[in-house]
Amino acid sequence: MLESANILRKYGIPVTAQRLALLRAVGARPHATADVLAEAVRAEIGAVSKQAVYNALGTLVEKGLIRRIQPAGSPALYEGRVGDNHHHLICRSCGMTVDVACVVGERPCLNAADHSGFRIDEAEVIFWGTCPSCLEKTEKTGADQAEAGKPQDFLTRPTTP
Amino acid sequence: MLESANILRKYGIPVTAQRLALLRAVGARPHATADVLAEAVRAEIGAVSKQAVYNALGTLVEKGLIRRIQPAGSPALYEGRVGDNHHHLICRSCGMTVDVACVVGERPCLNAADHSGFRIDEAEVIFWGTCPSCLEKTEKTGADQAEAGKPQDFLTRPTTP
DNA sequence: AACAAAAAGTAGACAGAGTCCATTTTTTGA
DNA sequence: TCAAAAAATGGACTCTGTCTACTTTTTGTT
Ligand SMILES: [Mn+2]
Ligand SMILES: [Mn+2]
Ligand SMILES: [Zn+2]
Ligand SMILES: [Zn+2]
Repeated sequence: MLESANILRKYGIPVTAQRLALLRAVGARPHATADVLAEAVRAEIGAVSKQAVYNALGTLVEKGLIRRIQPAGSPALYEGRVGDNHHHLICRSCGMTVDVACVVGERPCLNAADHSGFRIDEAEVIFWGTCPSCLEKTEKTGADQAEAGKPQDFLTRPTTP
Repeated sequence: MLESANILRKYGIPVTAQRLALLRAVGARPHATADVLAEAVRAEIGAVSKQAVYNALGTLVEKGLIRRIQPAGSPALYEGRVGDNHHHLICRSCGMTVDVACVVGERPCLNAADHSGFRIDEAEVIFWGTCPSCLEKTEKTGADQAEAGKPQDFLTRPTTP
């Protein structure tokens, strides 16, 4: 009895090899890109099309089984930790992304001072900064932050501390 | 004595027709895309290359003269209101973007509960929801929000209320 | 005013991330 | 087991944005 298969059935999502592998991949590496996840799936079941990955990620996000975050300058990241409305802290220089508990409470800043008549459904908070290891590097080499923080650094992003 | 020209000089940025027009364009339409701004500049001085626009926006952002925000699923938006660390409230369905004063204070959630050793330099907050006019539309037509919130709606995004 | 050096602008090729679409394969549920 | 519904495939395509070689404009100094 495959655990993930039952989860999918419970949500009325047809069970396919691709989706099962993807679900496991997301669980195993929080904050990974679609591309990285596709590779992980391939390692497990041999092959997947790019489209299958995007479709599956899309429906899983829709159904609330996984979460998508889209930080500026980075492709979208996916994670299995849902429902707790946590936030993210991202290193400008290497892209490392870590979870941050919400400061305010269960559903954080959901009450914007003046909501202008909008019906707000999400308060997305991203903290930007420099991670410990990049801080160290900067101090040692004397490289300035601008240099260390070049966008292409995101390409070889680590996932989790 | 052109106002904007002096601003540029003060920041040590060489004064060009393109940058002057761009600066005015950004001032005139908060939360516009590079593309929209390029059109505005063309209307004023006849022509600009795409690259000049991206370069100019880049240096203006670097020098802190303007601000860039990059909401998920949307091209980058630019605005002249800087230094007050305000946040944004974006309609999922039509992309309308409005400013929101910071709830907490001067520099808001800058203190994440557990900062994991990062040196945090910015707390970016985006509130997502449905704007008044889209709410109305949804209620009238009975169209569900998923329908109303299709991504392509962003292409013809309004800028400000 | 004239001139050289530095900085910007131009046009067009190119890249990354994601979407569209016609067709084939798999899953579902009767 | 079978038909209908849903997914997967793969390849073209779109949208933002970047790179590059080259030309034009600014600047700041004679
Ligand atoms: Mn997370
Ligand atoms: Mn704003
Ligand atoms: Zn780092
Ligand atoms: Zn709206």
